[in-house]
Amino acid sequence: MKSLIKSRLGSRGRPVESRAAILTAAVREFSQEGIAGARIDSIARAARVNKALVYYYFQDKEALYGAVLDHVFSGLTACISEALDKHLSPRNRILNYAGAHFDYIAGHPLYPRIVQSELMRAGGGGATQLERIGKQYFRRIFGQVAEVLRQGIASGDFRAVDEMHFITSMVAIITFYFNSAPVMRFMTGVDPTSNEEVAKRRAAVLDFIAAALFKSKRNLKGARS
Amino acid sequence: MKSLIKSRLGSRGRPVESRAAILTAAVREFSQEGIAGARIDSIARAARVNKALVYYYFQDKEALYGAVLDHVFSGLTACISEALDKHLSPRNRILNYAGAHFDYIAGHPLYPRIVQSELMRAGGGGATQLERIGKQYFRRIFGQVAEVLRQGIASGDFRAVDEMHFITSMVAIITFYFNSAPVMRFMTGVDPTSNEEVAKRRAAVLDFIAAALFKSKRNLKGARS
DNA sequence: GTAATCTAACTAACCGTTTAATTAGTTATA
DNA sequence: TATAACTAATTAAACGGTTAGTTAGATTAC
Repeated sequence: MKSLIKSRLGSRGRPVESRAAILTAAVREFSQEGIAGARIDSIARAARVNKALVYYYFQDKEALYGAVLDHVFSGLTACISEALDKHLSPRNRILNYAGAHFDYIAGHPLYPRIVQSELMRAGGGGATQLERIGKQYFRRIFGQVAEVLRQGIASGDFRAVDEMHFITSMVAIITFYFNSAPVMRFMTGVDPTSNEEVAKRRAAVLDFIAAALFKSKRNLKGARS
Repeated sequence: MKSLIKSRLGSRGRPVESRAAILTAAVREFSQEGIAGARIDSIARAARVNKALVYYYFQDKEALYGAVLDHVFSGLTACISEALDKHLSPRNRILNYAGAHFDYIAGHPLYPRIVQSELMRAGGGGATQLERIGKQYFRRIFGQVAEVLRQGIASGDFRAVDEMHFITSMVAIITFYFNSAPVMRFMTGVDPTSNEEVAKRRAAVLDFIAAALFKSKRNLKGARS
């Protein structure tokens, strides 16, 4: 009887899509506003759904945030893991990893802010989901990258860097650009998220890592994605 | 008549110290909770002052946050500027800058979280103080560091890096460790903010930068602070 | 006495969460 | 096969706690 748009009241509608819409909206909201700044009302509105439905599918705000974290990190680690699994020389595996990590973030500009939010939340000592995330997602990848570093160092390809700190620095270089994009926008005048600028940044990141890690500076071509 | 602790009601008390106490408490609160999570009540309580006094000295939450940003960034840039003004070789000036930046953050563990918060706020498109901060503090230092890079490249001491991207990467390496400290704490088991670990990180940062920038790898001693 | 400093109490809005109702499919039953 | 009973999806409305911001007045230095 009614139009398709209006007749959703009480209808069983599209449950799977409703849930997905809520999650997508939550990713955007948490990413833009942070956890304390995110508004359930706003998420519901963006998902074109009643606020109570958010609570129907997700226990509370914290649980919804947890679901968002899982969504973000599972995608990220899946992508990186795939890049790491190819068996290449240590050099190319490192560049491959860095490139994949960079590309994933570049393709999902909302994610780095969520990661930063969660990193920062842990500092306050309050209840955090970070421990779960770390165990579930980080540990494995961290171990894999560290192993590649060890191989490269043993074979004499790499400088004898501290694995822990080197990985930290790589992640920093890969990530930071996207968080600080707003500052650059008005300090340089150009849009740092344009394809062209992102490509430049990608080259700079791989160059930086290669220069800092590889012993012989020949053949610094950088891995293609 | 009353004890010193209790007799602050209505008294003219210590206005300068009251204001300073509010600012200090605000730095801590904004750093731990972020801007949306920060509570004026909590700040007032920590400063041992009535909430209305916060509004007496600072217009509103946003203005208080602005004062916090000024406090943080003026200290940071003063410290870095001093390190940059010494006239040394390009190599030592870069290492000097990086060391000073690192040391300042290490000595003020609450600051990096505030910086990150502000960086992230800008992404949402909402009203931001970042533009003011950038003009007032960043531009000058950015220009100085870029100039040193240009000198080093011209003299053949440095690789021909893109200044903009290289500075971004340096800041990333210097900063990131402190934001991600919580993750490391439980992934490694050791406290990353201990003097010993911070010193290790400092060495790793300077080594990373030197390796990525300097052409000849001789004399990589690193600048003392 | 008057201007600067400070407080207790208040309010208006907001926001996370709950409740109860409503509708659309599904299954059981006559 | 029609329909009654049941379940899942969804909403409108309200509740209760919290919080940014206000007001009116108290106290004291000058």
